Amino acid sequence: MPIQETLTSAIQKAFESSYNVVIESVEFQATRKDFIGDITVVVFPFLRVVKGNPFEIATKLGDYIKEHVTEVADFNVVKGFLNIELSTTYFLNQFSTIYQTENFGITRLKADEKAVMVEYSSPNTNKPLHLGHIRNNLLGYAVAEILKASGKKVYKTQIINDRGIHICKSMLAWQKWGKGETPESTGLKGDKLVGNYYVKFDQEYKKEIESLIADGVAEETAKKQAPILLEAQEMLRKWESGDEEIVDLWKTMNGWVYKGFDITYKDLGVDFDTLYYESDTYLLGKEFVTEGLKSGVFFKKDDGSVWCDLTDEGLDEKIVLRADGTAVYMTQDIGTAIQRIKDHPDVGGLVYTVGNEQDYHFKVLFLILKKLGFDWAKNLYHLSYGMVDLPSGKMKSREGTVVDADDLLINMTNTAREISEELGKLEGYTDEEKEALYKTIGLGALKYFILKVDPKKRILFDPAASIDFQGNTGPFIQYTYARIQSILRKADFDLSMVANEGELSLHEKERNLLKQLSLFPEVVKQASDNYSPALIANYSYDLVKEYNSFYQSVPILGAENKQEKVFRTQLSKKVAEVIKSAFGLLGIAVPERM
RNA sequence: GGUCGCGUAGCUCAGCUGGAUAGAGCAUCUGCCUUCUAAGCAGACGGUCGAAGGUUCGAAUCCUUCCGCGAUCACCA
Repeated sequence: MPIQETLTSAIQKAFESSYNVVIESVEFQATRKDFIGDITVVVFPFLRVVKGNPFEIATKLGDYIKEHVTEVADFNVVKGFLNIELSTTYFLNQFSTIYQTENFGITRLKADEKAVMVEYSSPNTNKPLHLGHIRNNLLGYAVAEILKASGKKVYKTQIINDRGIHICKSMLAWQKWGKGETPESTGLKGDKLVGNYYVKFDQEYKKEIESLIADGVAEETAKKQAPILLEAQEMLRKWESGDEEIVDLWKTMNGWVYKGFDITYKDLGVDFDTLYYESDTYLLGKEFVTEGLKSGVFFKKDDGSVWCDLTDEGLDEKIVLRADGTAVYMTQDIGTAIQRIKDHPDVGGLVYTVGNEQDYHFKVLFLILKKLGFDWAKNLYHLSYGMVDLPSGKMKSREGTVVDADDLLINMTNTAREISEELGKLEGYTDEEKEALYKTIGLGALKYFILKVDPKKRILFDPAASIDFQGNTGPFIQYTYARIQSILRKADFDLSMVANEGELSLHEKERNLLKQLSLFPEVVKQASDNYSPALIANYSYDLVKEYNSFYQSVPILGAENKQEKVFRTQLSKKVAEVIKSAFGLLGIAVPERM
């Protein structure tokens, strides 16, 4: 039984016998560092049912539980706070359980729970991935892993925005100025090549607008009537009508982009279980609009367009089908959601990892799906995150003011290499091993940097000020893992023996470390409930801080007796395991040496 | 203008389902490598938690108003 439950029932009994009142629940918190004790009961809430001085009540409670609960070694009272000290035996027993638990903190797949589908990435296929996509990918991947760790089956998916005017712009520019270039002929990654033509289109488009304005055309009109734009629109019409030449070009260029994306995803360490393409799904959803029209969820305006009235929800009216009967963004998303559940009948909920500029869209989408009566519609979550901005402002692909994903990954690895070579701790490693390590560290720094902050907040990324490798960073945590591995390599004794509790007293640092270690399962649960990788990141940091403090002040392999040596090594081993698990949830690898 | 989000140390962020003296890292300054990896540890410096009211025994946390920043309010996706 968890100690909280034991204490709760003891405190309830204490109130019954001393005051003859029934207490429903007891509020616990970890004892603050500046006070003596391990767990604290806040007495103030009891004042509602028991009149009296909080100090006296706390003292009375303390006397009672000290006498009746074996795990309680002592207590002290500060104002209305009852600080409880737990016994060494309690801690050692707790550790013994933790030590023997495989995958501590990770819940095995629960058969009775519905699966969740997590969507992330979902790029346009006309330009390379940038830092904004990296945030999206890392968040989506981490949340998927965290949900898995809480016992859910998870499908990772994305919707690839492979159609529309933006693709046609790249295609058109390539047709006009590409001279048959291919990734092979240029040596460029496919997404980079296509992205270049997207930029080229924009440049030409701007030139045409300027010359039109010079000819006396109004700016607004010029923007709409630039010949190159009209050509792109014509291309989109041809694509939609299935024009063979255009469709072939579209397939070829998208193919290049996918190959490029695959490389970036692999470098980033993210993956997907199933893919959806907008070109397949953009027509979905219309039949449900028809059905919703019948059931009264939607209504038709005079011009034939279909709308959903959300004014009773405090929102506006929202169009779900154009007057000409074609689909809009919303139609498509309604259809795609339904299709996903159809394709995966075990799925009972969807998570969308999409930037916060879509907050309104998803609010409306979820409401509409609820109104349409799908029972899974209550399990929809928009994992909304803030933009990654540069000191100069927003990243814009067209204007070339983006931090390219591939470049950034290379930079991170280079920085890791520089630091590592300067420290020179890697004798005996082959060049391949070293390169792999630099990548692990560089990626670790980047991923932790992004995942440790609350998704809702926008991130300001300054390319000139490089990402830290010291302090509250990924490499700091990886380093601690590597140090523990070093100890484990040197430990030449049997680790399976159980520490004999009678002869072991616990150092304060060991106690603190044990307390921190035991929190892991609860942290995973909270991270899962809140879709928050940041909780895992911050927990890892706290655990590692605690461990380093222990490491610095308590000898491990040099402990005085066998008991202590084994116990401390076991403790170190378990801390390393938890670091590895926690970082695994964040998609960050840990090195054996560094 | 309506709606949503954010505002905590010079900088980057924790804490926010109300609890004790608001915590870390970076930067600046002090110590600690003949002992298990110094990408570390120990310490110093640094705060009217955007502002003002309110609720409460107790507010960074909840409520109201205001200020600042961002997003959104398309028959674009």
